[in-house]
Amino acid sequence: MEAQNTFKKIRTLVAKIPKGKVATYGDIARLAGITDARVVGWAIRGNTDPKIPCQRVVKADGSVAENYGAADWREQKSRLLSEGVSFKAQKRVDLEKHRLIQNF
DNA sequence: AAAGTGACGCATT
DNA sequence: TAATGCGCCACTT
Repeated sequence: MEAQNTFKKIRTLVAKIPKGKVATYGDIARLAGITDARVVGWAIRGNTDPKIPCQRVVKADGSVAENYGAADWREQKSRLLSEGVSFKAQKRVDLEKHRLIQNF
């Protein structure tokens, strides 16, 4: 509860992801000032608020997190599709096409 | 300060 | 593409 600073940054960054775009845990972590991608997951997990578009956060290979709280990955898929994000597979989004950060 | 835990990342198989 | 194993780093207790 002390490290809210880091979590808050992460949540803020996630909330800044534009509609129709996705970002990887690693990228967000870097933007938050850390090097570990897992921390990003905890930050969202502890605050599964409707304002946090955690559906736009995917793994480095574009696959969605299976442990999307109580909802399934299908939930994210539906939301992402509604935003215009294409899927290459049932669990993978088109990272090359919708990745927020490509040049790194 | 040390150990335990983890919504990951990457290299191999 | 999928599955497995190892490693890294930050957070909690």
